[in-house]
Amino acid sequence: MARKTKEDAELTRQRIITAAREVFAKRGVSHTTMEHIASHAQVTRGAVYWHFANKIELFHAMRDQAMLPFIERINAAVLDEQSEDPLLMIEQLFCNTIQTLNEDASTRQTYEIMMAKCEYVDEFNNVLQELLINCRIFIEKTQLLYEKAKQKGQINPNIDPAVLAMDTHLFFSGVLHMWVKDNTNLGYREQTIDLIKQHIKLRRKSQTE
Amino acid sequence: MARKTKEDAELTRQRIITAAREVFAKRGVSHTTMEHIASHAQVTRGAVYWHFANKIELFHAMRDQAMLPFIERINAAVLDEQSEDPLLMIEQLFCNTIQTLNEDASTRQTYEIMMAKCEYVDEFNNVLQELLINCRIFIEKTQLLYEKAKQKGQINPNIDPAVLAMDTHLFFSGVLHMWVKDNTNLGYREQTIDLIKQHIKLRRKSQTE
DNA sequence: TTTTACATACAATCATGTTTGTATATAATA
DNA sequence: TATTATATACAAACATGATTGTATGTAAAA
Repeated sequence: MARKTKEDAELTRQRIITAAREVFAKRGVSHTTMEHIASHAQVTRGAVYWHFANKIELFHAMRDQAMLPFIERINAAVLDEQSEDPLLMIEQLFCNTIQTLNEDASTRQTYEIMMAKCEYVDEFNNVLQELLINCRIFIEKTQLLYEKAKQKGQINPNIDPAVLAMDTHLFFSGVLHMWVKDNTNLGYREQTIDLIKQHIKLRRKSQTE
Repeated sequence: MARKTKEDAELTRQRIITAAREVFAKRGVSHTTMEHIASHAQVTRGAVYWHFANKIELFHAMRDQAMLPFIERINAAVLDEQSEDPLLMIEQLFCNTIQTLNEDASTRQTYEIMMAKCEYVDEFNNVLQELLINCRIFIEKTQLLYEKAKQKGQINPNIDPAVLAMDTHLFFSGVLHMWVKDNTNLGYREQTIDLIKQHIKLRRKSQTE
């Protein structure tokens, strides 16, 4: 065995990340060893340790690949100034997320790992705190959209957009947890899109008249 | 060291469960060894293995102590026939749960472990499925309360109680996750009770008129 | 020629499950 | 009631992997 070209090295790096994700999803982060990851990526531990100092670095690499696109989507949704229907924007943001989870196995796995197959202690505690910060940002963006909706008369003017944003965020947090954890039993995933639409519908002013 | 009386044995058994919870909360379930638990309970691994075959049995014992009282509370709330205000029943059920978390450190720890310090793979996957079943039951009970509320004219008659129940459950699921995970940063826990009340308020018919 | 991108080998620790030992509580019996 | 037998509630020792991090080797890319 010999030295690879830079492009090849990048490929093996990516193979290792993919392997890590797949093994994490199967055995959980804690019970996954570097050897598991290496053999699943068809390399030796030497290769893994060459690219990543330890398991956490690998975890971060995996997380970023799934999370960064999601964050960009949120920003895009908020910045869409010419939208006539902010409530629909929120709805579509959620629906798109669920659709991504449905279509993209790697994103699905990463969410599964982060929500049910990872223990947030010691170094991983930081990951949780970073997630909470993202939640804050997400809530603020949602609030902006609700304020737009209020200006456009889409919602009851007596209700504080901040409250709506919080309520919606907690709802969607619950949705994601349900969706991800219901991987064997049937039922939840099929109705998720409908639940999101109903949630938004509950806010629309026309609904209450 | 010698044989203890039955009462003493039961005490050490309980001490081991408590120790397990505390170590789980500190190090996460996976990184907790039987030796950690034993020494923290001031016994040897021999004692731990005498009372529990392995870590999962210990985990189950810990979980049951926190979960069974909660399930009983739900049933009590639904069965309260003479209540004039079903919406208030839902609100109080949630508020009481949060209050318990605030007051009882052991319940708090158990929730923390189950939501952020445990990997649901292999044998632990069953735990997750059992949790989902409890969710189903909880949703059904909530729906019953919303149907009562509908009969009493507390909510908009055009809205399906099943939808409301689902939406509320997902909201509260999000609330619990937020509450439990926000253990360092301030902010979320203080406003939780208010968020719950706002959530219920959004449903009240008087609110939409 | 010097890095790079790995593979291989090594050392040390850690955790688990089991086994064995033992003092005593608790019946059973006389 | 006193004695005996047995099951109980552990402690201590053992044997056996499993993982980790590092150190070293190496062939080809740069």
